[in-house]
Amino acid sequence: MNFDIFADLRWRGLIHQSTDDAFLPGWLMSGRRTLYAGFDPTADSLHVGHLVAMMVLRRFQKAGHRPIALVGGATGMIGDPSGKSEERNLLSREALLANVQSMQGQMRRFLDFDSSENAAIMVNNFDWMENYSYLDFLRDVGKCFPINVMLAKDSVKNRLERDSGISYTEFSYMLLQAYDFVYLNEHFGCELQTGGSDQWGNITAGIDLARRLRGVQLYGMTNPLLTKSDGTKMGKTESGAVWLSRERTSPFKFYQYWINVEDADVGKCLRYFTELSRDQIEALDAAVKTDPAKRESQRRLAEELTRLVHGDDGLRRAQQATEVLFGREISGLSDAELGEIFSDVPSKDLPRSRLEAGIGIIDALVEAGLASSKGEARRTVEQGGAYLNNQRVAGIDAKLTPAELASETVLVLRSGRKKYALLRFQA
RNA sequence: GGGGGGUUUCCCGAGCGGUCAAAGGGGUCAGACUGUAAAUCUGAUGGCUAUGCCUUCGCAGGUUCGAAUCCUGCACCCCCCA
Repeated sequence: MNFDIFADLRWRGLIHQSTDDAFLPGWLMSGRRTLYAGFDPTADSLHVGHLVAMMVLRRFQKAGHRPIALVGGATGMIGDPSGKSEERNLLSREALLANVQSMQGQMRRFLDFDSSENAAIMVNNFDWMENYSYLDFLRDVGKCFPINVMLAKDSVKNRLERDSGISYTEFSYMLLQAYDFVYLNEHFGCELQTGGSDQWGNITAGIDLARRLRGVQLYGMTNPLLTKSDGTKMGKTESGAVWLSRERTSPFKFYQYWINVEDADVGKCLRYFTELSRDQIEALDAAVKTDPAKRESQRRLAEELTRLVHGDDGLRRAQQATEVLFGREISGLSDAELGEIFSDVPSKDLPRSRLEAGIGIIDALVEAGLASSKGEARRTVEQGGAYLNNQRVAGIDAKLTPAELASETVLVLRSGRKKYALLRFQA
């Protein structure tokens, strides 16, 4: 417990606000503490936005503390108004249950639930809220919440200023989260709650409730929200969020996302998301300055994170796919290998007889969906933007025949820098 | 209620009887350069069975050998005066 976790987090830029900057460092070094962070099951997978909170829990565990990962089966039924501009749709019970389960599965990658010393704990607040009667809850918990205090919280205030307003349901959200903290304190001795900076209001609500209800002092700490140097949200691509589940975001895409992080953001990402030491990170920062083209930082970041989220195997495949995609000619591979590398890529099945008869490159591009008209396909080829198995197509008269197959049945077409499509020729 | 202006290809915006698939800019796409980056430069940007054909300039009619361009009606938008 002689590791100063608070100082480490501060150096990493992970502390946005805490209830007591002066007290917490010593408190954390003087004994094993139990802390928690909550995750609402709004989807069947965690995404990059959850990564900061997840890594914070992981760091605490590695520093010897005991983390509790709370999945909000109950709070997820209500909807957290924090940081949201509009009322959300309620999810069905079945959807929530499924989401809780798959999110819990992903958390096992970040936390150690089997350690003898300080095993992490997984809880679902549905378990203690399900049978808590409305009347009892209002009498026990509601009584401790002055409306004027609730109205002053940013999450509520922002919504009241909008036309859409806020429903009583979402307005009540903070009571549930506040009670979670009290419950975890009573049952697991949890004394610290962490979360994104938008959670501050909910965290302090829990601290207040604990004081009023039980006369105990709890603590809170928030992490900055993850933004890029241009002010936009990190973890978003044109096609949506970057997810941790391989079904939603393949290991290859996940790896690529980090490889493509801007120079201006990569240092922050290394601090937030990796467990590299301060020396290592500062050496990488220096490398970004002296030799940006090498992108050592991005490579290291992508490697560390892909390994953590998708394992050694996922990392290997992502790297292999990267090599193939950004390498030279694609040939002599098997259908299975290609299918794996190009798992995200759209494909189209065509009868093999057509290939045997020879398909014009123009038709092939249109069939594969890489061009919306023949005119566009022709233009692409004439400008040198069309590739067959990663080799530039020479002219619009090019014909595809079985000799061009990259594997048993597949041809790899590409338009421009990175738009790929597969054509499959089954018998 | 009266007067005036507008509606153009993804967007903005020129065109005001033939040489208009329609200037220019933006966006987008591709190429060069590069770090799978940014910036920059270059090219492309309605469709097709393609030295030609078809569809497109608010909608519907009309004049003309020929209309995005002229006329009539309709719809919508904007401005000014009441």
